Amino acid sequence: MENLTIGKLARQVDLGVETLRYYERRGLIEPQSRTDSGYRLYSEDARERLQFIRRAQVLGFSLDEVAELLSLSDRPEQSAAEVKRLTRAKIADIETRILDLERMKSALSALEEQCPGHAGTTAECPILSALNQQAPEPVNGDIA
Amino acid sequence: MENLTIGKLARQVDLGVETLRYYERRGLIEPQSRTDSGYRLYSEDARERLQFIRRAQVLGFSLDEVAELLSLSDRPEQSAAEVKRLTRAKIADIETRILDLERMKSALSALEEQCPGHAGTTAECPILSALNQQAPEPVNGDIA
DNA sequence: ATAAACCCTGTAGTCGACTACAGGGTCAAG
DNA sequence: CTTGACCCTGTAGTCGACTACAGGGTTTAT
Repeated sequence: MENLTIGKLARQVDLGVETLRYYERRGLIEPQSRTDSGYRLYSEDARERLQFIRRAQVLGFSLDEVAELLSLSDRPEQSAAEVKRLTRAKIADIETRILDLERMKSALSALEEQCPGHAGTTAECPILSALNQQAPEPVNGDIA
Repeated sequence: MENLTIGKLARQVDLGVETLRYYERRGLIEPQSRTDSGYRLYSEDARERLQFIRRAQVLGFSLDEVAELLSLSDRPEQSAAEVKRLTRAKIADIETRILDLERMKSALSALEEQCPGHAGTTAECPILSALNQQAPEPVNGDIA
């Protein structure tokens, strides 16, 4: 159950061998050792680490952020404040993206409802008209 | 007010000259004509078209999709059904992305609330613990 | 007439997270 | 002792939407 070569590890965590080497370049994982011929050898811990990476990615963290989380995790004595800060920042980031998408969605939904579909031509389509019209941006008296 | 060179047009719509040439390569716009020396000359319509592009992008359409919308818009006799279909698909797409983000956000929020921050160490941080633990994925009896 | 500002084509770089070679060396099975 | 599966490094390609040159030619203002 030890001395995992990169291929075995990759199969176990369902990632490509190339991906593992890529993560290494990115500073996310390192093999425990190498054989004389240069083959990477991983310990069981590597599997945990890779699952950590995957879970963090699923939660929306970029690989750079995952690297940061991992390095914090590697120093168990340190304050959790930084982890909390990263998490808060990611939440804020996600909230912004949700709001943007909500805005797009409601704009599109409003247009979609008015579109005649098969019952009309593109010339009458309010979606295309909206895209052709000036967006009403009448705020600020535009002095200067 | 006519015979816009690429630079003038770019300034008017606040895009880079390179971007306009890029849009041309992507099949989104074409100059009305060229000078003998090969300079692109645009009509006023180009401005509308570029604003169309921008508005469609803001609504979440990719340049490929914008190209499709433009070509539909260029055939005013055709049924609006295709425009409606594209719009619906985009709405569905956005909804999926919102749901993904909502899921991330609630997972992160739950963890963030439990994190002690300055009051604790990374070893006690539930965010890192969660990333280190197996995700509870106990659905399906895993036969086969 | 000359310099600045503009235009052209064509190619390459950016970001993020991979993925795919090319051109080798190594190891286990038959 | 050879075949095939594995491993190595290093480089380049992918996607989308630009952005930035390099190495020219043209137009405009002085």
